[in-house]
This record gives sequence, structure tokens and C-alpha cells, in this order.
Amino acid sequence: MFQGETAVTLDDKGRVAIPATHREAVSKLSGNRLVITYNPFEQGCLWVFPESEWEQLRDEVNALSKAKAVHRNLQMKLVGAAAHVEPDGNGRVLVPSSQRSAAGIEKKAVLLGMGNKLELWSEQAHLAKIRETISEEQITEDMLDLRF
Amino acid sequence: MFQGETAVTLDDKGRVAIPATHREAVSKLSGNRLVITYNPFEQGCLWVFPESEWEQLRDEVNALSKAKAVHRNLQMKLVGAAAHVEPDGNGRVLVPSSQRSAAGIEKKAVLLGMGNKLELWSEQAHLAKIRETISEEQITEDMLDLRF
DNA sequence: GGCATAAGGTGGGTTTAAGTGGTTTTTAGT
DNA sequence: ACTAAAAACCACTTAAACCCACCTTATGCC
Repeated sequence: MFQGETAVTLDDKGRVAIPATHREAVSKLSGNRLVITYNPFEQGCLWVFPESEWEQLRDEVNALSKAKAVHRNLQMKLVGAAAHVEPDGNGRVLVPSSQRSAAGIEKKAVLLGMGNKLELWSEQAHLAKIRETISEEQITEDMLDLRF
Repeated sequence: MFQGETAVTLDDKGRVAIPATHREAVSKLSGNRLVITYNPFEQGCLWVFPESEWEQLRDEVNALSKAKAVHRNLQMKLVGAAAHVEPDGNGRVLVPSSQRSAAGIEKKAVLLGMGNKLELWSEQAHLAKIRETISEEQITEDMLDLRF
């Protein structure tokens, strides 16, 4: 179970260090094998899955009917983009350059623990999201019972 | 099972290197024989099948009743256009010039692993697709249960 | 509170494989 | 037979994987 926000930096080669707080979980869940894909719902954000989690999602996504454009789009962004990576001796993974540029992630980024996966945001995109507060109109039925 | 996104470049002759990540799968599935056709659903994208996969799809498509215009259209784009290619000593295949120009694929392109086939996108068309995020209105019933 | 130590993070350098460019030879089409 | 394009071959450039060393920050102990 991943949680927590960490400011990270990519070096010139596109490597990011997996924060120490997540290392144990990553090695335990998937033997250090990670999969990087696009976040199909957000700009400037990549998803980082432990391989075991990824395989389940991949199979579900592949099973969606290809008759719908939105399904094919999802398959493209998830299965089509899925890059398998493994940390080097220093706990860093290489983020593929095509994904870096498509997501606009350069030097400064933010890594979020989001339950079953990690999210890698470009610093700007992340900041923009955090700055948007939730308005009353957006509040759903399900949110009313939360123990805020 | 193909997955993953790779930025590729076509040279002046129209040759693309099959990325090393896919070479093993290609040689194992079909003895290095590939078939290139149009993607009937998307502009700026070609489909690349291992020959074994292709033969199954071809037979299914050919079996469709020719009474419907959409069937004939599909047969034209898939069976009619199918080009058989084999990588050279450096792992490169020649993309036929007619297909290159029809799909608008010039120098820079992206190769996606999409399960049973590969997709070759023009860089622009691919970027445009990735940049379109999925909005709430597009989400289907089937997508609600995915383990995102 | 200050110093020592260890762990996490960062910056390269080196090696090896992958990708790219170009030349020559063959084949096919006119 | 001649032209043009594709196949085969050869050489070079670039990027990824691996490795090592250093810097910085947090932690514990004196």
C-alpha cells in the first residue's frame, strides 16, 4: 500500500530514485519489477505499477471490447505504453524518454503513493492540481459520510 | 504478447528497426515474418502483425459477407493492403512507400506493442492521441470495474 | 548542542548492445 | 539492356545498463 508525496528529481539521463519509503513495498510486491504507463485521465502524469498489480489491470483492459473508441484509447495508453523497468544498484529507474516528453516531465517531479500504484507528476502539473480546491458543486453523495 | 512504446525513426528508404524488446516475440511467433496493413479505425497508424496472427484475422475478415459496404471496406484495408515483410540483418523492415504516405508516416514515428500486434504511428498522430485525456462523459459501464 | 556515522540520494565514467547511415549487389520491371 | 528499387552487407554513432565514488541529510551518541 503506497502513500505519501515525495519531491524527486530526474537526472540528465532520465533516472529517478524510488524514495526509500516505497522500496520495501516495491521489492515485496513484485520483486522490484515496475511498469510505467500513461495516466489516461490526467495530463503530465505517469502511472507506476508493481508488476503484479499491472498484470491484473492489463488483462482487464485488454478484455474490453475494441468496438468502442474509448476502449482502444485506453488500451493504447496503458498496454501500448507499458514500459517494464527495474531499479539499478542505487534504486533508480529509467523513465523512457518518449513518456517523459509526452507527459512533460523534465527535471523536477513529484512521486505520489496512491494505494496500489505510484504516480509520477511533473512539478507544474502537480502544483496546479493541488491548487485547485474542491468546490461544493463537485461534492458527490458518497462524500457526504466521510469523517473529515 | 507485445507491449510498450518505443520512439523509432524511418530512414530515407523507409526502413524501421524493430525494437530489441519485440524481436524475440516476433521471431518466435512467426519466424520473423511480419504483415503490414492499415489500421481501419485510425488515421496515421499502420498495423504490424506476426504472420501467424495475421492469417487468422485475414480468414475471419474474408469470411464476412460482401453484401455490406463496410465489410468490403474492411477487406480492402486489411487484406487488400497486406504487405509481407521480413527484417534485414540489422532487424529493420521496409515499410512500403504507399502505406507510409497514406498513413502520413515520415521520419519520426512511434511503435506500440498492442497485445497480438504492433502499431506504427506517425509521431504527430500518436502525440495527439496521448494528449487527449479521457473525460468523465466517455467512461463506459465496463470501465467502472477496472482496478485503476 | 555538536560531532560521528550511516543511509539515501546524486553525478558521472565505462562498457556493451542497439539503432542509424550509407554503399554495393541483386532482382525485377520497363 | 537499362533503370529503379529493394535486399544484403558493412561501418559508425548513440543510448542504455552497469558500476563506482561523492555529497548531503538525517540519526544517534557523547
